[in-house]
Amino acid sequence: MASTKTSTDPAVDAWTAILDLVGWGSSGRTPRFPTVAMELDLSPKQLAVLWRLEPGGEGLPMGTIAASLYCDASYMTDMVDRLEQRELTERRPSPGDRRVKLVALTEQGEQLRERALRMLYMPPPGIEALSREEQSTLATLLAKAAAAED
Amino acid sequence: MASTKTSTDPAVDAWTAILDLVGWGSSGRTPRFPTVAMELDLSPKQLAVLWRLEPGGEGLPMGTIAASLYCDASYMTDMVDRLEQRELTERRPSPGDRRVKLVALTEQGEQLRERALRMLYMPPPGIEALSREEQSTLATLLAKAAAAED
DNA sequence: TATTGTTATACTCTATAACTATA
DNA sequence: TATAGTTATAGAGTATAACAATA
Repeated sequence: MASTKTSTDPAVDAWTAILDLVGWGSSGRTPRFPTVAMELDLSPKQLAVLWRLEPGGEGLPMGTIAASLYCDASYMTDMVDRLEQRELTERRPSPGDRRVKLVALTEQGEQLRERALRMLYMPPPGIEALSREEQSTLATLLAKAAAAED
Repeated sequence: MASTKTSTDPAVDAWTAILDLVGWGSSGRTPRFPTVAMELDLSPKQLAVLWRLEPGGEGLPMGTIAASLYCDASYMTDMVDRLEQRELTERRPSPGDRRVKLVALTEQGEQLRERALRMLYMPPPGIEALSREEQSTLATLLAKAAAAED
């Protein structure tokens, strides 16, 4: 049911197929990211926060996370408040600067993040349907493309 | 800067790279779809509505669009109201059933949609950076994968 | 004085419930 | 009676402005 109008530019065709695969095309596929968030009872942004936090790490400054999510600091406060209420993250003082607070995963947070990533990284059926060799070629080319992004 | 942790499953690697490319990875890339919407002063869902409407077509029933966007009919009413205020779409009676209303693009709507699609389909630099042959291979494999999605 | 984070507030996005018109 | 869309309303999500503490 995917519209298979093909242009003369293979780069456009490749990108169009990607858009389609992730559910942004006109194809009506369900986008993965918001779906996973919903299933875990998180807002998409909350999931994005969890994603950025490294398990076992010392945490990231609130402001840094807010900037990387393109959202306001005040909203960050609110989101972290709610993650904290669910005991998924905790605030820690920053050694160097007593104004900044580091957000770090709790044990529970690490587990939920782990679960989320497993769901996110599960390849869609269309990719599973390719032969192993095709998948390999695809992976190589995509990795090359991803690495070449500015 | 993309995390290049490689698994033993090429399907996972391919999908991970796609997630990264579209800005859903931990890479912090800006997702295309919401960006384009914002630049055109549309909400992402409004853009999705425009995308689904075929230029020159007789229009789609409100309910059909709402279902394909996973949103409530009442919200559809609201969105279409605002699209209509900006003269991007118009409501038409349905020939067969006088309860249903068809949403169709106006001349202005067609133009804005055209502009949006040009922005959306513009391949990211990482794909442009591949050789033409690599792009071709990529496009072929991705089209195959997209077609294989149930 | 400039910066990090918080509080109070308001605005936008989206859903639920009750309603109207048609089937 | 059931269905398509609308209206009224309430709830999430998100920003702006004013503020406290630290630099």
